[in-house]
Amino acid sequence: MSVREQILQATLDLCARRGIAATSLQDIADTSNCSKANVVYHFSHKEELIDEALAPSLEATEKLVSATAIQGLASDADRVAFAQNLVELLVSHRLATHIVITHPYFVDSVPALKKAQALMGQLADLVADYSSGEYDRLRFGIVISGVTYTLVSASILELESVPEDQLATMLTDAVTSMVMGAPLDLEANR
Amino acid sequence: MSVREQILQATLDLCARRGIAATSLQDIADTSNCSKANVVYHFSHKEELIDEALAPSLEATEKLVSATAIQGLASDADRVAFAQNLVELLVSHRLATHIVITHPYFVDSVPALKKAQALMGQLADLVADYSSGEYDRLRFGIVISGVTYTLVSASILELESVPEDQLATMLTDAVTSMVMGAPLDLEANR
DNA sequence: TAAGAAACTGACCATTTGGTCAGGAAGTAG
DNA sequence: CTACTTCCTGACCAAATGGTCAGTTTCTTA
Repeated sequence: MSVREQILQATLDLCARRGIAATSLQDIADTSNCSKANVVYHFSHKEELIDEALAPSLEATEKLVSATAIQGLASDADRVAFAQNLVELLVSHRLATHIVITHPYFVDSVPALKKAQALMGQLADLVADYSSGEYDRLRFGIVISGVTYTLVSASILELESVPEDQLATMLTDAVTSMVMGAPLDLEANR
Repeated sequence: MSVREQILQATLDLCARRGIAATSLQDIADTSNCSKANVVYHFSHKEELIDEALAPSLEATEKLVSATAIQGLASDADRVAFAQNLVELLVSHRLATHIVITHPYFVDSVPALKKAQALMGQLADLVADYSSGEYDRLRFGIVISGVTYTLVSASILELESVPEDQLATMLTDAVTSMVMGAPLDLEANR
């Protein structure tokens, strides 16, 4: 792994665990086994560093947004697929999504966070277009933020014991039941 | 309102809007129309200040925990009541809960945040005791964090248009449907 | 091998922050 | 009036942080 990649990974790890404000360039440098000056050499500002660290997650989210916009959410199959894709996105970019959701503040100073919020809004719009208005929109908001927060903060609810794939399955069930117009029979999915 | 109360209110407002790290004692002092030294006079450490600002919310949560422990969640009526009480708690202490949920980091430096997390865990335990294990626990985790986050970050999903009481009703519906063993017929509640 | 570009570093700096301190109002009791 | 406590302040400080800079090492390429 190149130093550049090490820096990005350290940024993702540390910012997700301690928060952006509590993660100093020195911390990132130490974790990446290089000097602070070198961090600044590769990414001239902290804000730019975070932008690049979050970029892959944003790209994946953009893909999901456009794919969903094209495919639509008219059929049950579409909706189930959407739920699976969403959870997979959240799982594979769990650190990035954790950073996004726990930093509603930094929106004005970190462009990537602003973009992330906009994408979340677009996803909500898509679901709302295929559902019954504000209430479904609200349910979507709850499940998106809830799933995300739960996923990465599982320790709070002492869910570490649950294996990751099983967690993903349960999350998919939950998202599915929320995205569907009528709730699924959750018992059937256990 | 006494200066002390002004300081606590400013702390709640600013920390919820900008985050704890981005809220300086000077900011709090300016908002409270007093000097920074006076803030430190009343609350000798920033950590203590935040502790006291979150105290009312923690007390209310403690009451809900013990009341639920005594009453139980065996009947549907108990569960619906629980959902209503929970949402009412979240609504009336929305700033505090927002601070708690967006600061998983500060747990080690701010005692009140640690306690808040412990209380959340206890609530989840209570629900889990009356439900079918990990899956219901997970659903509870999703809805708690999701409802909380949605409530205070409503702007992200552009829900400002929804009046507060209507929002509370919809949130109560959502929580109820998650807490119940089998999902409610949500259509009936609209 | 020489020369230029890229990667990297330690020393340094300005700014901000939480917190201290000595002392000044202001209320209160005798 | 006086003495005492409570409330409050400006000036100050040590520590940490983001970022600059001059210069060194390492890689590339001709």
